Amino acid sequence: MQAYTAISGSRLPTAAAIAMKGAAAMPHRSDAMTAKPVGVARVLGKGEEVFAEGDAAEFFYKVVSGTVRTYKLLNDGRRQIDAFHLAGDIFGLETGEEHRFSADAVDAAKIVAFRRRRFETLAHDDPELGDQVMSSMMRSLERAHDHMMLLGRKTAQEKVASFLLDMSRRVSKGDRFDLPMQRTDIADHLGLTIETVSRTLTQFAREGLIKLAAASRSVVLCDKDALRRLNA
Amino acid sequence: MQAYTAISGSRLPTAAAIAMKGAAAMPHRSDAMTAKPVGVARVLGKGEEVFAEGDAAEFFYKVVSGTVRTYKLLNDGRRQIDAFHLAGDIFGLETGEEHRFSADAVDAAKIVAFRRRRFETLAHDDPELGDQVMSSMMRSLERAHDHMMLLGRKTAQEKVASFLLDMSRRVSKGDRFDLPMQRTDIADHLGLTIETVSRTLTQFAREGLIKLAAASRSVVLCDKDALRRLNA
DNA sequence: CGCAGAGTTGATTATACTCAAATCCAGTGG
DNA sequence: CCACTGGATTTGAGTATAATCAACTCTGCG
Repeated sequence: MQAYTAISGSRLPTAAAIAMKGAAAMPHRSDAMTAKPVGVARVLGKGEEVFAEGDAAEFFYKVVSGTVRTYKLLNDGRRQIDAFHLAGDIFGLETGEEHRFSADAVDAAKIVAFRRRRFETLAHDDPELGDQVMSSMMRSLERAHDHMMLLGRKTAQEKVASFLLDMSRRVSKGDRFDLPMQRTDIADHLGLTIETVSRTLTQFAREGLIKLAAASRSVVLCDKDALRRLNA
Repeated sequence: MQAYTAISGSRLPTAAAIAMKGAAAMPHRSDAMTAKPVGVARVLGKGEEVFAEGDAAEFFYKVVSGTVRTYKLLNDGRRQIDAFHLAGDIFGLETGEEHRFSADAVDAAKIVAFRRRRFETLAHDDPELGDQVMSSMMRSLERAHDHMMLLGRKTAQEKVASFLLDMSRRVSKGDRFDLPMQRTDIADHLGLTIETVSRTLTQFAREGLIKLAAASRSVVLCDKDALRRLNA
């Protein structure tokens, strides 16, 4: 609710450039949302802010290395992390005039900023980045929607299983990987508490579905099928 | 997911629907939408399906009257309704090649289908519809994100309060309105059970925040401020 | 009327939360 | 090299919120 009220009444973010069909079909009018390689890399320390909710969305970003989280806060501090962005991911792309999330570094990270501009210009100047931007937006939507299902209707076990499989797919080629974020972040992403996340992971480990090690950041998925079954 | 209709329930809201939030930024010549029926109006019976998850996204739709819900199902039947679409709202617009949701009518409804095509073509042929489409997508994203916060971090009371305020803003001019959907739908939208929805509404009524009547579909918000406070 | 679907209410339970303490670990400095 | 520290994580005990199971009421409709 907060967000609607925040914007309501003032201006409607002008035309945003979202294609209805693939990268070829692109918007159009005025200052839309995308891109131009500004290309200075920026190094972020752990926890360093990239932008805050409500900031003018002048740039969007691509993760070079490390991990960035985007999130919203409730006035009493409750946090919902909508996504973790890993190397290669684009984040901070808005259809409106301001950022609807805050973003900061989960760990030491490196990002590149792009000045936002009309998508067609971007697509023309740098077709490859244009494609990346498009598919990034599509994935973002898709993920947001799947995540609603997870948050609204899945159990703690299912949430954690989903999360592990997702991270595995994204960060590892095999079944072993390191989680870049801590329990608090996982909890705020899955709509759980850190204790529940921890207990669930421990339980998975006891049951032989996973192995944990090294400050519990390192994970091995031993029984992906069982996890997938849990994933509902 | 949908544009918010500031208009009361049933009549075709024309441009006002979309313009509500940013009339200034939205140039509209009067009902371009109706003037250009790119599609055929379709009348839906209660519960009638518009499309299912995975269907080719050949069309997108605009609600003329009534209410449509879009949702995802888990294999065991758990459902997450991502949004309710009221008169004037656009739904079923995808960035990919297929629908990521199912959509069906909550009550008797009337919709118009539009053939999906390149955005630039649409924007050229029918600028107003193009604007509506754009702003629909932006709101869709915005709502999805806010809804994640609700699902992941809000209590039952906060969820229901959010929902009531949101519906009120969308379907009524004053503080009185009828809910087009039943408890099951509300529950599946908010990530609750029908019993919890019912109890929470009853509790609000007992505390004088709202009044319920007529098979509990009719709602009067008596104390919006209290609801807003609950809304976190 | 009487029926069926929707909604409410009640009793009980379970899942996940809260509060609290113990343990683990990386980094630091003696 | 190792004890110390503080943050992160795990574990434990008790609890609360919302779920579940079940009965009951209401409403609209044939």
